[in-house]
Amino acid sequence: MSTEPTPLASSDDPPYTIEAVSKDKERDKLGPAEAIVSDVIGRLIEFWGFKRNMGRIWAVLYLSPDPLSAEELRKFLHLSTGAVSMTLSELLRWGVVRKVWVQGERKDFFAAEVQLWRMISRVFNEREKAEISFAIDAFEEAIQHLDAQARSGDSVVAKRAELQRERVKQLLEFAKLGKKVLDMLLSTAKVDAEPLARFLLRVSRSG
Amino acid sequence: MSTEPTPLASSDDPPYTIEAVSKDKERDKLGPAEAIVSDVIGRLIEFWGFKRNMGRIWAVLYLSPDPLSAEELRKFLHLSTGAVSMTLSELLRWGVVRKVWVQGERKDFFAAEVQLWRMISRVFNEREKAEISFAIDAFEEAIQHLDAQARSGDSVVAKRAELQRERVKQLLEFAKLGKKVLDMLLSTAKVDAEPLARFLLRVSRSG
DNA sequence: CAATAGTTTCAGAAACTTTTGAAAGTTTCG
DNA sequence: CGAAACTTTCAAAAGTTTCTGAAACTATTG
Repeated sequence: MSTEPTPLASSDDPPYTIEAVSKDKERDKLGPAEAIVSDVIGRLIEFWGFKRNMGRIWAVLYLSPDPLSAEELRKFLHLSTGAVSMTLSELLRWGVVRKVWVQGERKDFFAAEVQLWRMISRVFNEREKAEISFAIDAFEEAIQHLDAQARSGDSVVAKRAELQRERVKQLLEFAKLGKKVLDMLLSTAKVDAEPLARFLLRVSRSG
Repeated sequence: MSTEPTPLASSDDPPYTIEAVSKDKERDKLGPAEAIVSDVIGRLIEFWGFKRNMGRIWAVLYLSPDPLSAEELRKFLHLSTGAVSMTLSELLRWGVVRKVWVQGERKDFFAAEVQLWRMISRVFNEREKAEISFAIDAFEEAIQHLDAQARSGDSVVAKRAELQRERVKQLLEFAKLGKKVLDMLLSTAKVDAEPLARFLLRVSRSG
């Protein structure tokens, strides 16, 4: 599988030996907790429609006390240089990872955005909102067509169009509702540092 | 692309001619509105991590005044028999499409679940909750590991473990919050017919 | 400015997902 | 029961996404 040097730790044996990590920078394996978390975040993120490696890289950075270089990420996660580079630039584009300048170092270092809510709201804003707006426009267009059909001379056609119009309206209402929720969450998020929590607590008290 | 009989309508020309659909059962093309809606639902659903054809089939059924047979769906959407069969059984498993017995007909007919909220809450319940519960368990496991490390003799290891513990805790809190919201939405949904709407309207008034 | 360090790109490979359609399996009916 | 109608299955094909690694590129340093 890999021809890396002797492991310092694997998820089976006790976490670390004292001497094994005394020089922290020599590590080339994730600890068990890091492995678990990067795996689960990878899955979650994949489920969410992103690449698994985006989640894994983000998670490793999120758990790192210091910014990491592309090379370190490559070692930790057994990825190719290309994959690390491409994935990092995607993460940078999404604004969930930042480049960090490290004194006296030539290479770039990367750190995770640690404000979870900020991160998620950014994704919601760009991705979900676009998708939902597109759907809303499409439903409205469909309703136009159905209105035309409803005026058709053929009563079979007209009748079907009327029923369909009702159903598409339902979809439209639903989509608009969804958009409203998103907007609401997003605007709350902008004002406040940990807004989701407060928002939800308030809601769940009243529900 | 296909060797089907002459089209009755395409999305360019005026919806339907009177005679073209006088025998409604002869239709083998979707009308423009149906085409738009099934396309957009297909995309939305794909974005959501399901197969595009699940969305398309559901949408066609949703817009159909009467239940449709597998064969009709095949014709409308230009799919193979196999694809229709497999996709329908998936939709049945998700409970978003039902088999309908039609008097005097030998074949099976299918109808869409029209309660949008009911549908979505079912999916949330099965899929999202499983995913989030898995994540929660994993984060808890990671915290165990980090606790062990924090007790390590090596102060470098212990210090890192403490920081990581904090961060994983954040993730855990976040995931728990998410689970709470889901539970809340789902329990609301069970009681009430159009609960999301009410729920959200209440929230958006107070927000 | 040449050598070195580091990063990005991209064509092909690998992995994964979805679809096809023919064959096997069921059910219904005379 | 046997034929016809209909449905499901499944191996192979097609399609899609992601990853690799070498080459091209850029920036830094002696």
